[in-house]
Amino acid sequence: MRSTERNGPPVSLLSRATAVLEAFDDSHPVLGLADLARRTGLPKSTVHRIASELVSLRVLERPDDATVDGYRLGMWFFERGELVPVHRSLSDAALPVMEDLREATRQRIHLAVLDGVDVVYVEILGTGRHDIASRTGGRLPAHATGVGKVLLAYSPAATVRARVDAGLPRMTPRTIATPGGLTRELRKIRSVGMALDLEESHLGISCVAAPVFGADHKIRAGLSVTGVTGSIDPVTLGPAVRTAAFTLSRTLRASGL
Amino acid sequence: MRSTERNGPPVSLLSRATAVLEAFDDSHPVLGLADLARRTGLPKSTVHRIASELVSLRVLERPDDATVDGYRLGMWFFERGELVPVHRSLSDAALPVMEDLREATRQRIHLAVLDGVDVVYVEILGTGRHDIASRTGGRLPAHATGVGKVLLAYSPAATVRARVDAGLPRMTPRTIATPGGLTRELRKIRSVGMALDLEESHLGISCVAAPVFGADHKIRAGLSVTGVTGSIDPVTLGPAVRTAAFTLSRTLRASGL
DNA sequence: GCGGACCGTTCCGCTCAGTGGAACGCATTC
DNA sequence: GAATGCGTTCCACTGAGCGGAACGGTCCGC
Repeated sequence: MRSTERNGPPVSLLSRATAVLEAFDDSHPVLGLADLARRTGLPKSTVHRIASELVSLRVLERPDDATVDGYRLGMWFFERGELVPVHRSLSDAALPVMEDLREATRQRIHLAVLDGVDVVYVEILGTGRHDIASRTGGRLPAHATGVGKVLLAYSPAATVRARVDAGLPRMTPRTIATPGGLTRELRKIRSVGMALDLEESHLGISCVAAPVFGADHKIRAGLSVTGVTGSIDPVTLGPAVRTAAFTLSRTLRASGL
Repeated sequence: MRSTERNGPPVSLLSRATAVLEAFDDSHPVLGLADLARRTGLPKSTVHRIASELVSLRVLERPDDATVDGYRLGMWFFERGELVPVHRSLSDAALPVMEDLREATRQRIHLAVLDGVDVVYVEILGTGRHDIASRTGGRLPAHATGVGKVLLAYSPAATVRARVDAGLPRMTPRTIATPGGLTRELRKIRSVGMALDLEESHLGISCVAAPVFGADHKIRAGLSVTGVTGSIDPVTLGPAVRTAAFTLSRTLRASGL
């Protein structure tokens, strides 16, 4: 595979435009034309045309009045992003419960869903002092987080297999990195109805997570309480998280989600 | 203007794709093919092709396994939306301050920026009991909200004029609806350094707002405390909001935003 | 001051990606 | 069983998109 070529050679205009938009990420929020051309592997003039049109459509923005220019994702994106059903419907139902849980535990509360073999954080409460490196919209391998493990534990076997096939990258020395270990862990999670994550995703950070089910009784999300290892006591937090997750599941069932 | 035609006839593929994506809104989170064709004014087969490709690019999603199908905005959108600089950089800096303010006042905290002549909510804390109809990513005319007025008060005159030219729609009987009234209000806001909103955006809801400035000393955002009218006391809340806004401005200045 | 590197922008003839009317199969509804 | 509305597929036509090349600007180090 060439360095300039992505895995599939981008052909149609739409796929090229998408590639341009995907060039922006956490560590590259602002990109110049040349950067974009490099990162997408597209000719400069092509990128220029696409990016310019995206600006005129208000999808991308350019601080024309300012000094240093460069393209960036526009407000348009943020507004649409907030309308995404998995986020909105879930968050609307979850926020009250999450706030109660935050109040009761004074720790950081996470709500996440499964997307493919990864966990995506949909809502986070309590950005507080210590900076835990979780971000709304952030993505982590499912096997390495509390919410991820609880999501896998109640997902079809095919999903778990997909995660194993995609690899079990080690985030910390305590990350579960073997298929057998994962299977055993998931069985244990199902038997107790919650998951523990003792520094498996980040050193010094632990969490307790519980499953949230939708109206169809299928797993929909994972809810967790996260904090620095010393302050996370599974014995007291476990019941709190499980209760909140049950409440949320009931709310979802009541509104048919 | 025809009913099927938007103001500018959409021509290029990109603008058509954008039109398809913009067909989704707060009250239409899920749309079928025919709906999309109707709302965009494009031929059915064209929409089908575009939407299908957007699905294969993971921009749109379709619950293939479920019963009722229809297109919806995908997680892809949510993830990108969270990366939008105006949202991310501001939120990162603001959340700690907002949480303190929330803790101190026990009311709902809003952070909003100006986009054109509208206010867009970038971050909201405290979704609590009473449902105030504000939504992250939501958009309201600037003259009719506390944060909006404070943003206008410190914006260039051209911005205020643009708002007046776009009209001053009445949201409640107390909304400021005349250019003169607005000018007077903005002058008053500048003199006291904060804005009051007494049921101007929603009946029964009031708020106190203060300006947040960036490293360039230009207005960047508005910060507000909002609640049911009875529980909002400007005398006590005013200093709290202004203090928080000052703190946030200083944080932004320190990190050069 | 000058050559070179790198940036964003513009031009323009070639061609294939995108177009959309029409026809299809399938549920619902009357 | 005719009518309506849905999503899907087909295919001959054509202009929207393509991108190499050339241009003008700024910022270096020599």
